[in-house]
Amino acid sequence: MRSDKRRRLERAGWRVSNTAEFLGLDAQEQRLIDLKLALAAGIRRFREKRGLTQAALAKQLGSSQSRVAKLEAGDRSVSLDLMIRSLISVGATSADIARIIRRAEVHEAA
Amino acid sequence: MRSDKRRRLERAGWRVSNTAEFLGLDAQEQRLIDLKLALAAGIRRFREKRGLTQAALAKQLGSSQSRVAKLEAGDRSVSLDLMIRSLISVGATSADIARIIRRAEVHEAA
DNA sequence: CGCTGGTATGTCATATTTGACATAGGCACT
DNA sequence: AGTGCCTATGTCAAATATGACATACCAGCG
Repeated sequence: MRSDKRRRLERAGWRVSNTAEFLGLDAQEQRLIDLKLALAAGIRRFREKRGLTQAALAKQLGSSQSRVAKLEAGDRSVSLDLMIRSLISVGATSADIARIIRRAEVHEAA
Repeated sequence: MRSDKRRRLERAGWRVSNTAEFLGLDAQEQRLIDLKLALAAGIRRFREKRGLTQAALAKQLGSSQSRVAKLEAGDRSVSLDLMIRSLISVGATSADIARIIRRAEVHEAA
């Protein structure tokens, strides 16, 4: 998956021959993944707290059970947009969301 | 909701056709929009603090100046994913991002 | 055992988001 | 007047995310 990002960058025009810069991107990608995983876990926590099934949440969202399952699994195919939308739909306040994100920072240490 | 806010939204392409519809916007959708606008403003703040141009940030992101401009305008065509990616790229920590999101809550009026 | 309700995983056509590009506006300076 | 630099906005083909669907997995309960 890393080489795929690199190819994308190279196709986009800027040379990515600078390894340090490339690894820097990789680290940022990792932080985004950590964030998504934290949000995914948060969605599940809130959903269960609300006593909702994945299908019920999906209905609220205008989505489907399978997508909610992917959401909570932190699947590569789900966007942050859908994650935040889900958190809002499941009753999380901005403060709740902020808390989840702040908590993800724990994994940021070099 | 004040008209300056509405103007901001319209400028960003959030199709707000009349006052009734504006006031009738689904509350959850409204919260997501508020979140995005807060993040957009945050990106600009961090970028400027770093002394980066839109083009420079675009290069870091593997994106283009025009997309960064849309990002900071809170344009409807930009995803939360790209926003968070940008914040990370521009040096925001998870705590910073959390702070921006928590602050977005202030605008929640009914 | 079978059955039911919940969850996981894969696929796919469609919808949305993307970087790139063109181009315009603004602003400072010569 | 012009030149250079930064930002805004619109368009479009290609990339990515989407809901829907099928299907499998996994309890718990009879």
